[in-house]
Amino acid sequence: MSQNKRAELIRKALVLFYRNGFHATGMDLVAKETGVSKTSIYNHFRTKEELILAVLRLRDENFRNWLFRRMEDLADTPKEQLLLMFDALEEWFLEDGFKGCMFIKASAEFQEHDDAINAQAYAHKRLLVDHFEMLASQAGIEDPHAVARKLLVLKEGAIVIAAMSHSATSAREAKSIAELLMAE
Amino acid sequence: MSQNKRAELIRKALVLFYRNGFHATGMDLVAKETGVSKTSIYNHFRTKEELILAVLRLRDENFRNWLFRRMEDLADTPKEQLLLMFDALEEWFLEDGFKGCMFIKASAEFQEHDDAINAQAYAHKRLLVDHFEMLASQAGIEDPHAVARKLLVLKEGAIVIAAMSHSATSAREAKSIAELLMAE
DNA sequence: GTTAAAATGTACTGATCGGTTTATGTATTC
DNA sequence: GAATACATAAACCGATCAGTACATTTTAAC
Repeated sequence: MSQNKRAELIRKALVLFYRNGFHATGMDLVAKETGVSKTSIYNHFRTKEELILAVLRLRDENFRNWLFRRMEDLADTPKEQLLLMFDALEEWFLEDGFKGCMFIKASAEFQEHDDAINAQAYAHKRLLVDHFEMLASQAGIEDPHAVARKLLVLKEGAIVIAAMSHSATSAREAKSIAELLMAE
Repeated sequence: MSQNKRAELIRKALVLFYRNGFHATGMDLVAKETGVSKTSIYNHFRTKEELILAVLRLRDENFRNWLFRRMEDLADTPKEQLLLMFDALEEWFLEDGFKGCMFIKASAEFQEHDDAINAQAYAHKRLLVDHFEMLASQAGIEDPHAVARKLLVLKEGAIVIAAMSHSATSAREAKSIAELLMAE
């Protein structure tokens, strides 16, 4: 399987898992919808879990790229970037097909303590914190790590409420709290 | 089936669904673990979804009772109650068997727009907001509804991070933000 | 003690689960 | 054109899915 084909398989599987959930999406459906035979899929991924992990790797890359770039586009200073992250999130919430955070959902479905999927989901969140911390540091904020962790709490809360309520207002609420947080 | 037996069935099913997830918990396992025959279960619940909805109703009642009572025990004033909610949450995060919020997980697994399970999950969150709003109002806070919604964002964010990280520190982070929020 | 309701275990339905086997087809490479 | 590598469709594996049928046993009311 070429790199392109493999990437396309993962990309299409991502859409399926994101839309329907992990347990609820069978490998037969994945084969059917991606156009890649099940035999071939299992030739490149030993288990469904391995495919899911590959999907989460792609999602991590895509999402961080999108978010960080959108933050840069929206703001001029690091501090503004952190604030306007919530504007970017609001845009996301308003997108057709928004169904919450894929990592939260993955963690919700695979919650055993030592589960690789859960671990990878949390790794994504830590990468976000790292970036927030770097920006907070650049902004001259006193305790960058603490602020970064708090911004993560705000972001995750906003996403969960947006997904459950089918509304984007939680983005504004979180942003308003973040303003308070950054004004200290 | 007596009311007691029915309540016990729901109670035990709650434990299973909370621990293993909804899709991952089959009705055969529910029958086996609750000691109630599948025939009998389906005599009282038309579908698995109906059982899940009953479980969520119980969880809603239990969780709100526990949280609101714990908040009252910890604090003397409405404002303090809202703040010390995060201490109560921290206690919850540290409990053995803590696996995140059942409603977030339900919403993550049943995310179709018109899904009854998703709707019931969000209804639980709205009941929480109502209570927060009442307390905020009693505390003489300027915009009680806005503050209540923001506290919900903080609470959900803290829960999600606690579940993913297997750590309770997000409770303190959220509390520290809440202090800022309530000090305005 | 009889009757009727409600519970049970067991077996079954057709579908789907994750994953494998097999036999066939189709490129590329030499 | 033979060989190699990789793809395919389709059938298959045993297990499990949600839900049902059925014949039997328990429970409770009279």
